Amino acid sequence: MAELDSAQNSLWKLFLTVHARLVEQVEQDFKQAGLPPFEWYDMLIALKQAPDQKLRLSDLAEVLLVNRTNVTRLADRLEKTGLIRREVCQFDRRGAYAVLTQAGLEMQQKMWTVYAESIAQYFSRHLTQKDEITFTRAFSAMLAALDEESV
Amino acid sequence: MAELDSAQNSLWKLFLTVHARLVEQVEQDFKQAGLPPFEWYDMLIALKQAPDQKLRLSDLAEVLLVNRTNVTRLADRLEKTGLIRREVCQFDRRGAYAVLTQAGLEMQQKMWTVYAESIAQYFSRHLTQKDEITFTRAFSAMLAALDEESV
DNA sequence: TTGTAATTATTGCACTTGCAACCAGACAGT
DNA sequence: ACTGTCTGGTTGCAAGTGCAATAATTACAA
Repeated sequence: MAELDSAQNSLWKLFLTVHARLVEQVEQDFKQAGLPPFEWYDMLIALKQAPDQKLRLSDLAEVLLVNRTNVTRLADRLEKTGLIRREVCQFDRRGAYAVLTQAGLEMQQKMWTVYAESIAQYFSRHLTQKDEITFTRAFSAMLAALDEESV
Repeated sequence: MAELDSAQNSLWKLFLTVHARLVEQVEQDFKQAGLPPFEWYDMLIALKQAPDQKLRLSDLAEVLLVNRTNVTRLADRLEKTGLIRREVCQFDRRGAYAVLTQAGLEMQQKMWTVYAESIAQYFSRHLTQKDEITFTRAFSAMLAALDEESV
């Protein structure tokens, strides 16, 4: 039974606040540039980095931290605008791939120019190299603990 | 025009991932304990800490980082279950207060026992005191920069 | 004072989300 | 092959979200 002092509680609140404000700001930057919302980028970049630029929907769900239902819907939206297309899976005929299209690749690049600038300006600019090490270590420890627990 | 190297990009992704996983976990803990969702706690604690346990809806929106529309709806839900009640504002007859009820106070306390344990276990446990100082400084700088910009 | 602008809260609408139910295909044991 | 179970993806439904429009009140300036 861990204890929680008031400084730790404040830091947790600060963490939530910073996340909310940063994400809000990034979303506004996308919108202002006439670009699609946040989550679209995640799917595009995940596909871009995958072999053959394609991934099973269930794998996408895991990577994007979104449940299957919403991956289906997100894929619907990107497919409707031509940024990805679906492809049946040979090895498992239940399954579907999402495949990055040329238009999808171009959209990813366009979004990245906006996104990179936002991340740098709102987030990275305020971190020294030492900070980055501290953050990485602490965040990794949190994730590792969550993963162990669920085993 | 700030530059963004790949380590910084990874850290940003890590930041988003950690936030998503932690919030997901906290929400599950609430649900498993048969308690209302996350956002309800924020409103309850905000009211508890306010003078006379009441706040204008617009002030709540600012504190909770939620737009006015959704504060109205969130207040609807808490009012329907008796955790808050609305009160007309004397000084500005357009306005409404949200007032914490006795049931609301008790709910806040019940949720806190679960919440405090979750924060400690998933978040604070992985931070040394030095980490806490680093986090606080960096996060505060990010917020300050956002606030300055909008002036 | 009077008219215009700004502010507070709410509502209608379109869209997104999560849960549970569902279907088709895979898989394992008999 | 036959049966029951599991898995991948989709869909219906109920609920939550953001945007734009609205009504009521206040603030202010000519």
